[in-house]
Amino acid sequence: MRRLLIVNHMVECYVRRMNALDSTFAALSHEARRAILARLADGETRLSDLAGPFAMSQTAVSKHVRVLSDAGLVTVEQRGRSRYCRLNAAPMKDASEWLSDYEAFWGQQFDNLARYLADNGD
Amino acid sequence: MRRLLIVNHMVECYVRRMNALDSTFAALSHEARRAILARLADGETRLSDLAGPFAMSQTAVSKHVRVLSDAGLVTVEQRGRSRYCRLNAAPMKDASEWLSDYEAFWGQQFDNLARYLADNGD
DNA sequence: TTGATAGTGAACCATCTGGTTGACTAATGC
DNA sequence: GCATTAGTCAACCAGATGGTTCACTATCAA
Repeated sequence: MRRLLIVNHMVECYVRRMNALDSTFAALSHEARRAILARLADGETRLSDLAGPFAMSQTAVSKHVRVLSDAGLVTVEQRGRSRYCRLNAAPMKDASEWLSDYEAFWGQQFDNLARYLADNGD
Repeated sequence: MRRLLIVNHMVECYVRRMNALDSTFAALSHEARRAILARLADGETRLSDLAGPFAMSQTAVSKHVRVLSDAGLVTVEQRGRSRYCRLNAAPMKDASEWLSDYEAFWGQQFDNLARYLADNGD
């Protein structure tokens, strides 16, 4: 049993890592999903409790959780009739490291406009 | 002329900021667009030179650049018959700051599996 | 002037996304 | 046993995405 769980987990990780950054960034690109992650940062939460604050059906929230789960950002565990969702921030680390490669360019945010104006202004 | 450019820039920024993180993360969620950004980190590049290494039409690359441009990650400037693309990493800073809120959780990547196995294993 | 180059726009296509509703399964509590 | 609660699944929908091809405009160079 334990071995099967580990193998399943490894297979899922392998498939996901093929384009892990794709699915991580895609999962983060929706306001509702970022809100779900923020909520889970406070601790494990049942799916139905997650759905509460949102103006959408529980089915829709369930789909969002599925997207987060496929991206490895959330783990879901069935206990009784409830599904408990837990934050798994590991994929965020890779995303953050990818972004940090561009840190040197963050200070230049107005350079492009300034240069364009210098060339074309008035 | 200068004033018009600045107003246009402000309007574009305002509209974009409405869901800036959405469009930033969405723009970053495609391998080809991340490759384009990596290329632009080496300096300004013509659109046709960007298209070279990709196994897709120039039209498709043009569409990717449009997505990056709409997200404010790239500025495009027409000079002669060429379009010069330049990296604008400013939106990445916001994305990175959002991610850094979860930095405290990055160390827990195997906790969930371990806990699950402890509860259900064998 | 003529031809090559850079790039967009329009039309089309398949697939994905984000949402709905309604029927269904499974666990819980009385 | 029976009603309630938690949640998924299937079907459906509108719109976005990612790609193509073809026609077109505009610039450059001989």
